[in-house]
Parts: sequence; structure tokens; C-alpha cells
Amino acid sequence: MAGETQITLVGNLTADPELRFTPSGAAVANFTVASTPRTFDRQTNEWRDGEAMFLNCSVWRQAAENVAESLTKGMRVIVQGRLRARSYDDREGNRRTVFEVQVDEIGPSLRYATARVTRTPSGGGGGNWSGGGAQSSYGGGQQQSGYQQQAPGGQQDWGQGSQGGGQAQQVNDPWANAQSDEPPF
Amino acid sequence: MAGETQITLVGNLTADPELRFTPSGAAVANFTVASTPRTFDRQTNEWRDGEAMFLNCSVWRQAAENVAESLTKGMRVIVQGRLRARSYDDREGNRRTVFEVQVDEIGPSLRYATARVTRTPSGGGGGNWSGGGAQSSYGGGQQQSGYQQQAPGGQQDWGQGSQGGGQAQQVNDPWANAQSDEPPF
Amino acid sequence: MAGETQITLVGNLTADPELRFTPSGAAVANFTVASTPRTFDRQTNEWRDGEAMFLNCSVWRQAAENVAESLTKGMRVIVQGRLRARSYDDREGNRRTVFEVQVDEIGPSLRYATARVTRTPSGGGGGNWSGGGAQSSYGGGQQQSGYQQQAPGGQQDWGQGSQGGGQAQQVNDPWANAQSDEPPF
Amino acid sequence: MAGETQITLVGNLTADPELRFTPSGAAVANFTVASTPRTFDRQTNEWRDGEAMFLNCSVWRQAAENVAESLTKGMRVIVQGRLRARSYDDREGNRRTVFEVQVDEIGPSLRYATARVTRTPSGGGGGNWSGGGAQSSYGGGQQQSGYQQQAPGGQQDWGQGSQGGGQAQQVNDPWANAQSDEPPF
DNA sequence: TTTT
DNA sequence: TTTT
Repeated sequence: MAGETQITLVGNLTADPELRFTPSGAAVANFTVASTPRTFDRQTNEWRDGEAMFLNCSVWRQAAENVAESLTKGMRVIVQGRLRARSYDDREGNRRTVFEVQVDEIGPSLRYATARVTRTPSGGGGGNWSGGGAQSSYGGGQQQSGYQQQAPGGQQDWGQGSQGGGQAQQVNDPWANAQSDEPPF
Repeated sequence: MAGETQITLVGNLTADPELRFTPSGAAVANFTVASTPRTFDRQTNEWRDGEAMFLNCSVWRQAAENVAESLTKGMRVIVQGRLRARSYDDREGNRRTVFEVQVDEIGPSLRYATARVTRTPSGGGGGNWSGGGAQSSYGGGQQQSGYQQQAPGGQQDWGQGSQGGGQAQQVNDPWANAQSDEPPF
Repeated sequence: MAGETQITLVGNLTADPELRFTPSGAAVANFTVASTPRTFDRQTNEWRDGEAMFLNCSVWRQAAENVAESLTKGMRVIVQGRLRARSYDDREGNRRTVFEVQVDEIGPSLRYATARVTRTPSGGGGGNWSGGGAQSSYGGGQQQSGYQQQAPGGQQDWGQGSQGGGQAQQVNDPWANAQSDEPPF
Repeated sequence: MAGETQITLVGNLTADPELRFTPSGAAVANFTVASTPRTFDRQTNEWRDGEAMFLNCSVWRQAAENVAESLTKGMRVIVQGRLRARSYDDREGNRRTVFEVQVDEIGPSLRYATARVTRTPSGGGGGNWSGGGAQSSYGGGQQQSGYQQQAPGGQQDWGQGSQGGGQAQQVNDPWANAQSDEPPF
């Protein structure tokens, strides 16, 4: 008995994902995707950009850690998930509602980029299956060290001003505290 | 006036993608995604695997080349596209129909894997923008050679029997010839 | 070259659709869909309702007129479309953004209801065709009268207070004037 | 933890739905949707029809009965569901696989047609609610008779030859027997 | 096997 | 502002 608000979103990260942990240790990554609709104008026979749309996304557990490790500001991603609303009262006491995508699957788009995929050691998750895998035989050590070296460079490359993006933080902010141990969805 | 057969598919590659070129030089990559539906059985309170589904996918142009370079047998991917049917007559003269996903967006899933994304030089495509971009500073040569070395290992790792998967071939088979210069979709 | 923000929404109308016409005579129907996510809680082994989500939808041309004629407050619908954002400044000068679904296809859900479908005379639209008109075999009169009796009760059942819902209005409000002759999407 | 093969399908019924019951009394409706992709050819500046695609669909319980009562050959529908594969061996011993959409939500499209919705008495289902019942203000009788006149014509219009479509049958064919009490999905 |  |  499904049949809900399925959404498939394509766009670019407005900033590096933010990784957090609930008190019980569950990882959550939050990020915003900017999606600019392009429509083909039959009159003028050319493409027109619509107004950009910014959607907050949130992803849990192992995927959250993978997202924080793999994605940075500007990258184009594909997101499959369910649209949700969260209401709150702003400082003036007005009821506001915010939309958020609960991510089921996410990955970098290969439309304008290539990706080198590395399987996440399924420790602690009970992951039932696969994914990458390719690089494990590459000669662990070499691959590993390569990875370590690369990370910083990649950071700088995006000219991002945000420090700590994609870095884990065991925060104690209100939001984190408000989170239960388990994903609410 | 849209409103068609939108499909969002998650599953694993059954083999390395096959990259081909139409006579006029347009790239096409074909691959098959195996998707095993999991349903939560409320009686027994556990997850049950359904019958695996195998879907052919085809992607064009720059994305085709990126797919061939990035994805290998076994990897989990997210695919967004439109479902199509192709009919043909088999050797016994029976009309058969084959389903195929025309890929709009594809990427490796980050559920069980990480990915290092590198922006494709937008040469010859007029691509309006990008994703990745990060790895340019990794020191091209090193990265490159690393790739060459890694490829074979990765290959073996998935226990695949198909040789040449992911390799470009300027084929002249009937199918390639039948293709026009432009994607039919 | 597609690959956008596809959304498929299921929920209930919060009110009767509002039908308007652009100066040049193009029909637009606007309505809001309330969608309450239900998730199966594996701990307690029961279904839990999430926070309701309210999404504005807009549909154009013949479909707009059909929507206004067919749908009323409370009905469950399926909507297929693309999610868009519209920004504006509120009275305090704050930039607000509103989400809206540009409807590609819409229909009443048959999950808890039946529907008697009547093809719209394709006058003025060039629509290539349509749906049904099946019920002739039900024994018109009997079925009909049964329907008549039900209708009023059903109405009250919905407890809707809005009068004039689903009625066309050649409005001249700013929004209508702002609209061009053609759908902006 | 979802993230599967979501499909949203728009097309026309190739025949009236077939309603069956499992031994334990659960209703199932099967039908085929023909979907003809239309693409806008930028060269010639006109729409082109692609090859038609035929997809089997199956829907369960109350919705199955509603479908059988509401939909007939030729009608345009919107279907939201999950794509599945079913394998079998044909008479020559070849393994064949058939695709099928497990319907989550379905309804008649309002693009070229109107619909009069009537809430299904939620007897025996526990359905939490429904749509329908709006048209009371149209002036029942008049509207009704208008409908009656249209119905037969519409019927013939469709030139449908299949009799008994949409009629319930407590079949005992192999397939029905193979079905368990509960939907397999 | 098929719809518009 | 709201539906079930």
C-alpha cells in the first residue's frame, strides 16, 4: 500500500553537504539542490531557463556518510525520494512550512562528469549487497594513500568558502537533539 | 504537453557498459540493470526478495562516454528515464518486444559506495554547465596512470567474463548502422 | 534532453479547483492537494500518519476545464507533473518562495471511488482523443437514479463550505493579467 | 528504506479490465495500457509518434473493483506503480519474461475527458476515505439525461467488440489458483 | 493480441 | 488558509 509523493530531482549542490549525528550515533546528511528547469520554447525555437528551485534534502545512515565524503558544492546529482513538509513558527509567530526531500537514493550525475566508485566497507550496517567494489583490488594501500592525498586538493578546487563542509560533527544543536534515534521516515 | 512513461530505476549493472558510435560519431552506451524488489512482509516481519528484473538501458553522447568510463559490472546505479518498447521478429518469425530505458540521467548510487567525481571537459557538447570538477587538481598524470592500472584489477574483481566491456568500438553492426546521427528519443 | 524534477503526487483536494482564464482565453485551474504520508512503523507494527503536506497545483487548457468540472473538495487525486518554485516578496519585503506543481496529467484516484468518464468534445483543442463512456450496460436509469440519490448526501458528507467552486471566472486580478497567452511551462 | 523501480505511466486501455478473485476472495483486475510516446522533432518542428508500448498492469482489492467498474477500452489513464518482471517457460521451453506494473494508484486522465466520481462504500475494506460526489449543483436530472444520451454514442465511438469486459468472474484458471490470498507485492 |  |  504505497502510492505517495514520489520525486526525482536533478540539480546541483548549493554547498557541501553537512553531516551530523543523532545522539545515538545515526548519521544524517543535509544539503540543498538547485534545479533550474529548462524548457524548449517552440516560438523562438530555443531553450529558456526557468526560475531556479532550491530543495533541501536529507539522507540517513551509511548513505549520509557516503554523500558527505563524495559530494561537494556545485556537483550535479540525481536524487530519488519522497517530498515532505515541515512546519514551524518563525520569530514573528507566523506559521511557515518548509519542503524537504527524504532521499531514498542519490548519486552524482554522469551527464557532465565521470566518477570513480569505491565500495563502502559494509561495517555496522548490514548492507545487503553491492555497489562499487571495483577498486578494492586496486592494491589497497596505493589506492588508499592516493585517496588521502586527493581529498584536500578536491576541496580547494571548488573554490568553496565553507569550511568544514562534509565534515562530521557531533553537534548538540537543537535540531540534532530533536532527532530521535531513528530516521523519522 | 508532456506526461509520459517516467521511470526511476535502481539496481546493479549486470556487465560493463558497451560503448558504441554511430557512423556520424555520436556515442551510445548500452547496459543492463538488474533490480531486485524488496518488500517488507508484515506477516513474518522481515524483508523478502522478489524476482529480479533485468532492464536494458541506453544513454547517448557525453553521458554515454562518462558511463562507459565510470561504471562497471555490479555497481549500483540510479537511472532516470523513459520506458520504451522495441519490437522485432525472432528467427522463428515471432514478434517479440523488448523494453528499454532511454536514460535521461544516471549516476552511481551512494548508498553503499563513495564516488570521486571529475568534471568532463565540455568539449564538443556545449554542455551548459557541470557537476564535479573536483579532481582536476589531483595531478592529472598520476590520476590518469592510476586509472589505467586500476581498470584491469577492477575488471577481475567483479568476476565478469565479458572482455572489452566499457571499451569504445566503432562497430558496423546492423544496429549501429540503423541508428541515425541523432538519438531517436 | 530532459531529466528534471518529476513528481507524482497522491492526495486530497483541500477545496474545489478554481478556474480562470487568461486575457486571451486560455483556461487555468488551480487547486491544492493535501498529502499525508503514511509510514509503517516496524517497532509498533502499525501505520503512522506523518505531517500533512499541501502543494499547489496548476493545470492548463482543456484539462483545466475538465478538472474544474470533475473534481471537488476532498477527492483523492493522482497528479503527475513537474515541481516548480515561484518567488515573490511579501508585504514586509521578505523574499518568499512558493512551490507549485505544473500538472502534466491528473485524474481522480480509483482507490476508494468509482468514476464515470465522459469524453470531452475535442472542440478547439485539437486534442488527439480521449477516454471512455462505458456505463451504458449498467442499465442507465436504475444506475442513474442510484447515483442521484447518492450525490447530495455525498456532498454534505464532504462538509464543504465553499460555494461556486469549479465555476469559471473571467477574472482581472493581477495574477491573471500577468499571465501570457501561453502556459509559462 | 524504499528506492525501487517507480513508474508513472500514461496511456490508453487496450481492452476492458478483467476482474478476478483469488480463492479467498481478494479482487484483482488486470488490464493493458498502450502508451505511444510523442516527441517533438526540432528539425521538422512537429510532433512524431514513437512505437507504441504495451504494459500489463495489475491492481488489487477495492481498487480492482473500482477499476473494473469505471474503466473501459480506449480510456486514457494515469498509473502510478512499480515495474516488475515475471518469468515463465513458453511451450518450446524458452525462458520468457514479461513485465507488469503493480499499480499503487490509478485513475482516468482528465486531459480529454471529465469524470463523475462516486465514493465507494468502504465496506469490508477499512479504506480510510475517498473522493467524490460533486455534481449535485449541475441540476441533476438535466445533466443526467444529457449523460444518458451521450453514453451509448460514446460506446459505439469506441468500437469496442469485447463483451463482458469489466465483469467479475470467479475463475479457476491456473493463474487464479496460483495466487495466494494476499497480493504478492 | 492490442489503445489514441 | 487547508484534505482524508
